[in-house]
Amino acid sequence: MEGVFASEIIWTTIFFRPFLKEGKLMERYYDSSWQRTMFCGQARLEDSGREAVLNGWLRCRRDLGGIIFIELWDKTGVTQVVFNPELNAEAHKRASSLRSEYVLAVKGTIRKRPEGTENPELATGSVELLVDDFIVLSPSKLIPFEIDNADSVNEDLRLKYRYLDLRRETMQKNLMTRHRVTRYTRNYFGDNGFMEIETPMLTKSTPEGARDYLVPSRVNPGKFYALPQSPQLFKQLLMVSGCDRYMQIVKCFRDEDLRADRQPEFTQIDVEMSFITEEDIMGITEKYLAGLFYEILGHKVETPFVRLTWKEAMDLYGSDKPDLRIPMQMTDIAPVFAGGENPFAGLAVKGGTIKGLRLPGGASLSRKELSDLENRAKALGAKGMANFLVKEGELKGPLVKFLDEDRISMLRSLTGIEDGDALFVMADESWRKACEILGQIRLELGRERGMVEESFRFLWVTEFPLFEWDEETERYTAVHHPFTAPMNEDLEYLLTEPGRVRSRAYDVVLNGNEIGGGSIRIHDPEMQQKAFQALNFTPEAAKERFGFLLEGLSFGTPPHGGIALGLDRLVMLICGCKSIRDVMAFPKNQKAQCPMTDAPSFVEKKQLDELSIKTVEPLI
RNA sequence: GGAGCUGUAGCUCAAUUCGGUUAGAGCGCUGGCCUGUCACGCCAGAGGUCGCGGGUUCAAGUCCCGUCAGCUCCGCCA
Repeated sequence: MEGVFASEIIWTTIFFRPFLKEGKLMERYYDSSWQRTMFCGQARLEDSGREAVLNGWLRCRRDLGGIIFIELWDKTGVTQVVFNPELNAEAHKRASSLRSEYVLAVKGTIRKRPEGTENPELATGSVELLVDDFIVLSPSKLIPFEIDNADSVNEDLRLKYRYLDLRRETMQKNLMTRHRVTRYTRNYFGDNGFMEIETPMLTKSTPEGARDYLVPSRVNPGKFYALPQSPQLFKQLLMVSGCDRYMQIVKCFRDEDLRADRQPEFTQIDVEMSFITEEDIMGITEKYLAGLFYEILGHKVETPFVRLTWKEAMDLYGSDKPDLRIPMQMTDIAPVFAGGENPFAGLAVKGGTIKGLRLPGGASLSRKELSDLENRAKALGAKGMANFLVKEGELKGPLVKFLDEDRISMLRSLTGIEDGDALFVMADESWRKACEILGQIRLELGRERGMVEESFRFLWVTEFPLFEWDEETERYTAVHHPFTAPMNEDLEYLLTEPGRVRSRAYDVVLNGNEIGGGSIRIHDPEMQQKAFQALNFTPEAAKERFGFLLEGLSFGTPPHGGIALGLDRLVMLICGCKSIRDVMAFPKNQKAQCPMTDAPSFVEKKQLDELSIKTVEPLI
């Protein structure tokens, strides 16, 4: 790839010809004399009269024929640069061939702009750089999209030319915010006695949980490392080591389908502490988040955060990560239907779930809007969704005819429906299903009808179930992870009724986003064995997969626990972005590909041979 | 694996219910004019496989079927 390209010759000709003297190329390369003496966003009125050198990108060109203005950009801002033919005919002549995104070094004098030509929109708008001389450090091809307002540009294109996308002001700001967040984070935890310790990226595959990214080992043919889904086991073992307080800003890898808030590699603020209870972790996390939001946004967060048990969150909001910015809550209205003659009577008696969601002002919904809503509920798995409308004080809806006065007034007092409201009714044998579907409707209604208030609403969700029955594998799986401690109150059910056991896990939720989660861990190897037993691991399987942890726990383990915060989601919310891709420098698209590098890609057979790997299809 | 939205010039988008002349605009680009602009202005110009394939029709950017790509969501994500 070395050699002189035609284009280089052309550029040399265009830009260096004026400096050919006696047939010899003058030395116009970038040396210290061309290094910037100030940034492009820096010049102020008090700098006028100063000699200055600016380095940056040509962002905007205004060629008035006689006089040429350009804006020179770097990450700090822009300065207007003036080429005046009366003062420097040679530079003015060369400047007419400058184009967008050329990289320039410009020498001249900072001067006050002539009266009446100041630009108050610009931080540097009271001054400009009058050019003495300049060199083109690098020309630019025609750019594939405009950098100034690329917000609406096709994201695929943005990702392909990510380095151009990142030249945009909003992306620069996002990267800077992310940097400020990580810096604040390191300082905060450092100041509170936490030590940042790196853990391996090449580690052992743990089939529990998400799919692993595997890395073949050349020197151990047929064997694979896995990239860590999180440093979970290492940080626990660091507690065994006596490190006491650990934190790490660390990449994690999960090979699952992507979403706006999920990337195959993402960053966690990973935290673990010894000799603590839930209260310590929650307290230190709240203090961290409140301090962070104040530091970055100047926003005061109220502490302590609201706390809901998982059951309460599901009952009231139909979600384990409720968005408290939407004021609507769900109500249990089964008693209204129990014991009467109505379509839900049987369900109510059997202990099924009947939930109501009051929509203030919802009585004005059209028949079509109501049926669209019901169809959306059906698409989510509901059998149907009934409604009541309160019009002119009177209750209307398909179920009204089944309810007598007493039951109607019970419905009113339970749900608080008033004139002009709608009440949506979700009934199902499964409590969880009824809650989740109506909770989803709550979210959609809240967003569509502008009921989401502008604020940051933090909360803790606690007392998650420890295990969850998995129909597919016909066994219990860990809701959080298999090292989470059960609540002491529920210990007796660990082996008899695993589904009933609550865990000492907690999630921190912000505006409907799970931004972190953690737990108190099991620090007793016997208890850990029991947990594996409940998960239907044979002792051999447990030893094979997690033997090193069990052994570690057996050498004197402090009670410990921790939390992992999703840095990408946190920064996304702080920046007001809709996707974590907008706060990552080089993210993947929904197919986990990078349009810029074209990863993942095929590799040469030689590479595979060295790794003792055969692909099923002849891929190359 | 499933559902939805989108795909027209380099970029962002139009193209009228229920198909009808040569597919338009703004920005960008090229050339010309222009000495105080800052979304500079004015004039001229280049630029299109309407994602791709098939079908219906006298006629398809528009209707139908299939397919590809991007995004959003469900499943999945200890």
